Amino acid sequence: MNYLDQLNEVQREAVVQTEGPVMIIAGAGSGKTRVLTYRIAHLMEKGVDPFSILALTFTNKAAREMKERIAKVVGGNEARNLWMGTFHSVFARILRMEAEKLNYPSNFTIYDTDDSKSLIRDILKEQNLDDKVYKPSVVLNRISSAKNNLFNWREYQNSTELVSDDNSTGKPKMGMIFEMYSKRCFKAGAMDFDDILYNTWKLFNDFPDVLYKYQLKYRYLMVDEFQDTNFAQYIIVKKLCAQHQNICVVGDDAQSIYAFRGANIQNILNFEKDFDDLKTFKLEQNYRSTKNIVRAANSVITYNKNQLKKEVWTENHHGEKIKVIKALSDNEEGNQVALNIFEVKMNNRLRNKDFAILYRTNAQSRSMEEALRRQNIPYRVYGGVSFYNRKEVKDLLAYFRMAINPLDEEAMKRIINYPARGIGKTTIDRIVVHAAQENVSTWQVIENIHEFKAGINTGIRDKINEFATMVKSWNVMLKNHTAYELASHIASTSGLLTELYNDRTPEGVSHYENVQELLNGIREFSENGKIPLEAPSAEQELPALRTLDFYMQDIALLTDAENEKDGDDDKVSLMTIHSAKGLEFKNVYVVGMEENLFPSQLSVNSRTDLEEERRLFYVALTRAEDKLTLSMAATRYRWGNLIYCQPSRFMEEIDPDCLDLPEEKHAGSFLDDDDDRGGWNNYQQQRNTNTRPGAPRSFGNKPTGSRFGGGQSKSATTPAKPVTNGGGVPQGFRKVNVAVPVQAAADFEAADPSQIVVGLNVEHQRFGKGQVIAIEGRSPENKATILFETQGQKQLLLKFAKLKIIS
DNA sequence: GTATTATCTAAGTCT
DNA sequence: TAGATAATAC
Repeated sequence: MNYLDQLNEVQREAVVQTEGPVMIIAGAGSGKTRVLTYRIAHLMEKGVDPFSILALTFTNKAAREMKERIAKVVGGNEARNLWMGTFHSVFARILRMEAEKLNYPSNFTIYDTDDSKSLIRDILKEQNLDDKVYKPSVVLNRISSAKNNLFNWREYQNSTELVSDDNSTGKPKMGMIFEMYSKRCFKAGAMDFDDILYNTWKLFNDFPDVLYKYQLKYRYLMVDEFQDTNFAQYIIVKKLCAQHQNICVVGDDAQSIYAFRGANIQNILNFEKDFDDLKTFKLEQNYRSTKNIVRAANSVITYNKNQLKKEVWTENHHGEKIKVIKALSDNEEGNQVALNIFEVKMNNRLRNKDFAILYRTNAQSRSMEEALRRQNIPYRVYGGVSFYNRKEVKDLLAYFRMAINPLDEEAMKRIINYPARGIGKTTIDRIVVHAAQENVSTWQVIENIHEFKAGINTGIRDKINEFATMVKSWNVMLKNHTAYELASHIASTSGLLTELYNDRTPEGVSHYENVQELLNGIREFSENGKIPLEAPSAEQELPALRTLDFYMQDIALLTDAENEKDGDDDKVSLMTIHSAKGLEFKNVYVVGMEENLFPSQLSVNSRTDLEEERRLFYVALTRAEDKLTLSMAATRYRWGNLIYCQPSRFMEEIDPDCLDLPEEKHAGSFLDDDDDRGGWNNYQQQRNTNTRPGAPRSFGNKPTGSRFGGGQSKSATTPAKPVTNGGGVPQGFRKVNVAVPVQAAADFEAADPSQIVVGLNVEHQRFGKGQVIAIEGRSPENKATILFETQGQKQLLLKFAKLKIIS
C-alpha cells in the first residue's frame, strides 16, 4: 500500500519530514491522525527501529487505534514494538522502573482525586483548619498547578509571590498543607496524577544518566494533542529530545479545552522559540464535515481573540443546515432528540452508532437516557460514574492496593473497618495521629501496634494485629499466584464478598454483581493476558505469571471512555464534549445550549474561561460529519430545582445562514402562573437586536450587576427579570418538585380556554390530573387554580395552560 | 463501637 | 438529587 498517495501535499510534506523538530498545526478534521500514523509508518519503512519511537497520545484508546492503523501499513509484528500511550501511563511505567532512585517503592500506588481530597481533609482536621476556608478541591487545585509548574512544596513556600497570593486570599497555611500532603503521599508510597509528571521531571533532572538512557532509547518523539499539554509535560518532552531533536508535535490551538487542568496554549508559541530550525506545517483542509458545519464552526471561533491564524476549509458538499430544537423542558428535549434520532435513522438507513449526543456536563445524560430508553434506542454512556468509581469496586481495589503496597494510607482507611472489624473512627484517628507524631507510616504503626500502643486498648489492638496479619499474608502471595487467584482469595478472606452477598436489596445485589464483574475481568487478564482496557505497550512486557500487581498498575490511569468490553457496539454514544475530543460521528446532537450551562455559569466572568468554553463549543461542532443538531430547553431541573433558561450566547455567534431555526410558538408560561420568565418567545427578538458582524462582543471582566459587562445586556430585550441571581439560585421561583415527563407532546389535544369552568376534572401534560377549583381574572388573562392529584395546587394562565377536559 | 436516622451541602470538564 | 457527615439511640 502506498500510503504517500493517500495524502495531500502538506500532509505528505509533514510525513516525510522525519528529522528535526516539526510542528503540525492541524485544524479540526484535517486528517491529523492519518498524518501521525503514516509518519510513524514512514519512519519504520525507512528502517527506524520501532523500539526507538515513542508517541504520546491523549488517551490510551487513541494510541491503540493508531497502532492498529500503523499495523495495517507495516504489519502487526513490527507495530507491536512501538511505545504509545498517554503521558501518565508512559511515565508511570518509567517511574516504576526507576523508582528506587527517587526512594519510592516500584509498586507505588497512584492516588486518584478522591484519595487526594480525603488526605487533604485529614490534614485539615489534624491542623484544625476550616475546610470552608481551605476547600479540599481548591487546595488540591492549588497544589496541582504548583506541581504542573514544577514547584515542590519547598519552592512553593519560598516563592514570595505564591505565599503573598495565599495570604491575600486568606489561606496562609497553604504552603504548609502542601508540605504535609507531599510528605504523607511519600510515606504512603503513593503518587497523585501530578506527581507522575513532577517526579518524571525530577528523575530526568537529578539523574542525567537516566535521562541520557531514555534520550538514546527514544530517538523519535511524537506528541499528539499538543495544545493540551501543560508546562511539566512540555519540559519533560523538551528534555527527552534535547539530544537528537527529533520531535514532532501535533495540535490545534482552537481545540485547547483543558486549560482548567493546567494545559497551556503557550506551549505552541514557546515551541517556535525553543527550536530554531523548526519546520511548521498547517493542515487546513477539512475532510470530515460538510461546508455548512465548517462554516458554522469558523464563525464561532472568530469570537475568540487569542488564536493562531488559520483558515479551515473543505471541498465537501454543503450539507444540511444546522437544525435547532427548542424544547420546553429537559425531559422534552430528550424526547425530541430521541425522536429525531429515530426519524433520521429510519429515513437515511443509518445505524445507531452513527449518532452521538454531546453535552457539557455529565448530569445531562439522565434525561437523554430516559428518552432513548422510551424510544428503544440502544445507547452507551461514556464517563459519568464509571465502573471503577463505584463504591464497592473501589473497596475491593483498595484491598488489592493494600496487598500490593501496605503503606497505602488511603486504601487502609477505606477498608480497615469495612466490613466492620471493630476498628472504628476514633481508633483510625489515633493510628494516623500517632504515625505523624512518630514520623512513621501508618502501616508501621498497624504492623507493630502492640509496640506502639498509640493509646489504643488491648482488645482493639488485637483486632488491628489480625488485620495486619491478613494483609501481610496477601502480600506474601503476590508474586507466586495469578491475579485471579489472589483477587478472589482476598475478596473472600476479607469478608467483603459475604458482606455484599448478604445485602439482598436490589442495590445490594447490583453491588455484588459489580464486584463479580471486576473479578471476571481479572480472571480474563490472568488467563488470556488481556488487560481490561489494555494499555498498548503492555503486551510486550507481560511477565510469565500474570500477577495482581501487574494488573493494578494502570487501573488508576484508565478512563471509562476506554472501557469497551461491550461486544455490541451499534449504539448511540452519549458523552461530554471533553471526552468527544478526537472522535467523529455522522450525526451529532449538542444538547443543553443554554446560558449558564454552556457556557458554564462558572466561566462567564472571565474572558479566558469563556474563550475556553467557546473552543469547547468549536470542538463539539466539528465532531459532526454530515448533520448537526443543537437543542435547548426552556426549563431544566438542576440541583433538584426547576430553573428557567435562556438560549446560549453561542447560538448567536453561529453564522445565521447556517441555521435552520424552528418556527416560534407560544411556550414556557404553562409552567407557572404569572409573568413570562422563560420560554423561547423572547428568543427571536434577541437575535434581531443583536449585533451580528464579525466583531467580538465585549464582555466585562467583572460582573457589574448585569450578567454581561458592556452595554449589550440581554436584559435590554428581556426586562422581565434576571433568570438567576448570579450564584445560580433561581430567584422568586416556586419550587416544583416532581417532574412528570412530557410523553407525547404532539398529540395532546387541549381544550379551548373558554371551556374551562370551576369543578371540571382536567388533565395537564406535565402535572397530570386535577380539578379546577377557581378561575379569576378575565380572558385572555384569566388564571385557573387547579388542585392536581400528585402535584398539589397550582395557578395556570389559561391561554397557555393546554388543559384536556376529562369530565 | 455500631447502626440508624436526620441534616447538610454541593452540584464542571479529566489524567 | 445524592452522597457525606452529624446526631442519636443502642
